[in-house]
Amino acid sequence: MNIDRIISALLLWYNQNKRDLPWRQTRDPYKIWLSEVILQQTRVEQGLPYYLKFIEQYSNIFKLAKAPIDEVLRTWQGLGYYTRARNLHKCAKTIVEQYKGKFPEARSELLKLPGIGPYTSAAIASISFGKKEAVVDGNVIRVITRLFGIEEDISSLKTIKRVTSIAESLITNSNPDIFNQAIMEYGATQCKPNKPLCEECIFMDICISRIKNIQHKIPLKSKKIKKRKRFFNYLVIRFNNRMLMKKRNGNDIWHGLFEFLLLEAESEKDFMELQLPSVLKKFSNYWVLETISPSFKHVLTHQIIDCKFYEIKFSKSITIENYDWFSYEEVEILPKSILIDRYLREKIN
DNA sequence: TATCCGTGGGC
DNA sequence: TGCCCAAGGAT
Repeated sequence: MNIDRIISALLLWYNQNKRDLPWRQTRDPYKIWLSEVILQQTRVEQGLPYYLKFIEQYSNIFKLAKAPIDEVLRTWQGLGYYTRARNLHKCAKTIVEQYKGKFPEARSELLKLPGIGPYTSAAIASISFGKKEAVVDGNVIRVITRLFGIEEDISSLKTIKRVTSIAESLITNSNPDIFNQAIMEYGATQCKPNKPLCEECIFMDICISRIKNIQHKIPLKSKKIKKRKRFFNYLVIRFNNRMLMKKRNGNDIWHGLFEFLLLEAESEKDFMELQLPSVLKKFSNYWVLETISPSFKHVLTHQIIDCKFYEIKFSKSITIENYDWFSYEEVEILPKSILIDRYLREKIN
């Protein structure tokens, strides 16, 4: 296949069709890094408002590094994959403390930073520092496997290595950053996962998968995700216009976000079946169950959560280990999952 | 290496 | 409705 022709067609297309996005108007590694982390597994339409918020709130890496983690998580709230936000903050601190606020230029150095992997390191190195490093993301994998008719399973490392090798053979000596962005943009807007725009494709006559009419089967992904069912029962405990909440930790979902007192069960339970904390049994005369919410269904990548909220009003202050009382104004500011946030908003309305 | 981590949109 | 999947990284 004519490599030079692929490259020139792609660059011409990009020059005429690229979307005008804020991070395309700069080489500032801080902004490029921020946009790349936000866009990990995230569509531009979903990430863009968050990018603008972060830039406004944290105009440089020193401000981000100095910010409390709860505030960073609150700004990230709703974007998902919250490890990204915690690593974003960690990375900002590392760069301020160990690199005097300046991003390292070598891909190998970038790779050592938290939250920066093979893709993001190549993106920053090429876009911010002009390094000839080929990015391999979902878009690049899709464009290359289709164009070259690669029918192998992309779950295997071998296939990814093959795609990477092709990407490296394509990347231009001059303006590798533009090539990287061009091929990603082409994958995002033309060579889309569903309904690729083959009728207007610049590679129409050379795309192996189109010629063989197997575009819809490429890239091949063998593994399918199993979703685990979970049953959450939240006790929304109130006293004197305050609510009892705690920060989630451990290896579970929503690490770093705040929630109410959680009683997880193996199956759907009624209130009477729940294993209430001993404090509630001890002070049973000091609280009433006011309302039980309808079931909230929350779908994540590997889980489906069936959730109910039990609103309990206390006439006496209690103490439960690891939980703290928060006023409604404080609750509003705490970082929370969309599930909790949705419940609170429906309650207000 | 396989599995986990969110949320929203498309069909 | 249920399933796919989106500018990945960590473990």
